[in-house]
Amino acid sequence: MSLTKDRNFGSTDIEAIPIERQLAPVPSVLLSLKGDRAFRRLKRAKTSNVKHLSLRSMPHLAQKTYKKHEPTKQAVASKQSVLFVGIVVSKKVGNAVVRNKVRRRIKEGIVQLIKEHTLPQQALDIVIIARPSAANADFETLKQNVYTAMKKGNLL
RNA sequence: CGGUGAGAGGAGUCUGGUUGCGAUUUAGUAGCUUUGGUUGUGAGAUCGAGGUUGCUAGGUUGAGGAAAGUCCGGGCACCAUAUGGCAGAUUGCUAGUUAACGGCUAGGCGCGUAAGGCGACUGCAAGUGCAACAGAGAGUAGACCGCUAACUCAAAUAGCUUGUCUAUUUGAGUAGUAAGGGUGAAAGGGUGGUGUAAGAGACCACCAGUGGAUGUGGUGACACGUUCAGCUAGGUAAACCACAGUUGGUGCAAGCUUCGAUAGUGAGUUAGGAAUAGCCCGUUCCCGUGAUCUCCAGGAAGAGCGCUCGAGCCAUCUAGCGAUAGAUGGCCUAGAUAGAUGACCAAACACGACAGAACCCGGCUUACAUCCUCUCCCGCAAC
RNA sequence: AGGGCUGUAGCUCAAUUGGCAGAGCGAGUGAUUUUGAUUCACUAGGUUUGGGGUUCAAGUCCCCACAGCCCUU
Repeated sequence: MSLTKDRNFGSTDIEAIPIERQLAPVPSVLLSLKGDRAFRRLKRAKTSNVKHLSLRSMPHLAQKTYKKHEPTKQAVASKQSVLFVGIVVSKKVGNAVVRNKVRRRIKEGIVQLIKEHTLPQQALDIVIIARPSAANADFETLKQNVYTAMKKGNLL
């Protein structure tokens, strides 16, 4: 795991509640997924594969303390949509510059998707693993891939 | 003018906008909190200053020359004070430079057509060890071929003194020899002469090289001489080793502070404790198998500091061949913590290589599209 | 971030104090067999990860680089 570069966001997610019933949807919160244990837990999660990446997601397991504890704890407790996202880019993808670029593009894609869509009101852990081909993909393609993967995982 | 000649240095896509991220700062605002004043019997109210956490709006700022490899050297921190000695490690011409170095600068010495480049560049004339194969012999040298008017034996021929004779030649052996051949990466100075049976530093002259003494120049390495000695002392120390210099260990995940989840047949104390919407009563539960309370142990997960003002950068001047040092003036230029630079639009050109800070510096090494500047070398032509 | 180990034939591994780079499996050819397997014989296959240095001579000694793996947290 030391080879991987991870990046976590928490985002609010919206539960399987039908969208029509939601009153004013709270904007999702994006946080980073932390800790080796959390990543290992996601190993058995439901996986959806697309061309340049694969995505795994599970309902979030509430912790006792968080990095910026109070607001995060409240958000999780109040069933807002919170996404804990970890992006894994292994050394097979390229050198540090390439890996950084891939990670930032995936992050930007998620940020844009959260703005454009409404998510289930629930705390979710998500791990996105980039494939080597992602190094040569442009932003639009990557964003489309993220969208498809989330759709497959019923996250949108 | 030409050169895919030598070297040194510099630059390392740029510009504008929208949006997003880290840090910082200003203003406003909300919560928490510290503290002071006024007022009030009191609960409190009110005014002010600060801290902190968010939100909103704005400003400033945000990866490299190698950030890389982690090959050296330091700062800094802690530990079992580390002066000295041993072991280990490491370095090895001289002088200088520096916080320090195995770096750098200048010089000396040894090798390339030239610019220039390269060199672990102390000692094998202290000891121990090693050198396959080939070769006679590989380190106390050696005799295979060859050479030899010496010695022994044999044969042949000749002679006359007819002998256990002499001479010559040939062969075998003994002995001598290190000039020549041959082997090897390497065979114990070179050339010429004297000498000798043949030869040989055995002796002599010159040359090369070695050691001692000494003169001149230089801070020194060293250079150029004089003189004496001995005739030669082989290679390998990136073989053990000897000599000399340096060296305590661990590394910011160092370390300092704070807070404190779960687990305790730990210690002390004594008669209560908890719930029941405020108090009393009542009721229920726990408790001398010691509750409650205090202390101790324990350390999950966090927070702050270390964390960026530093052997710093820029300009000018001074000293120095130079590395570098000094003076004056100006500047503040990333500090994240699962880890901040992305997305979109427009414009330009040379159409963009290698590549991402993680405690901080000085070097080294490696990767690199393209462009620029300077010095020198070689060739051709003209003057 | 810090520290350590290993690179030899297609694969798995040897190589003493530096002295002709080897074995097993695999591959190819042939023999044996009616055919195949087994067995036997023979053959090919190497810039010893790359570059430089020391040495008469380097897989071995020294330096630099590259690749792979492991450990601490």
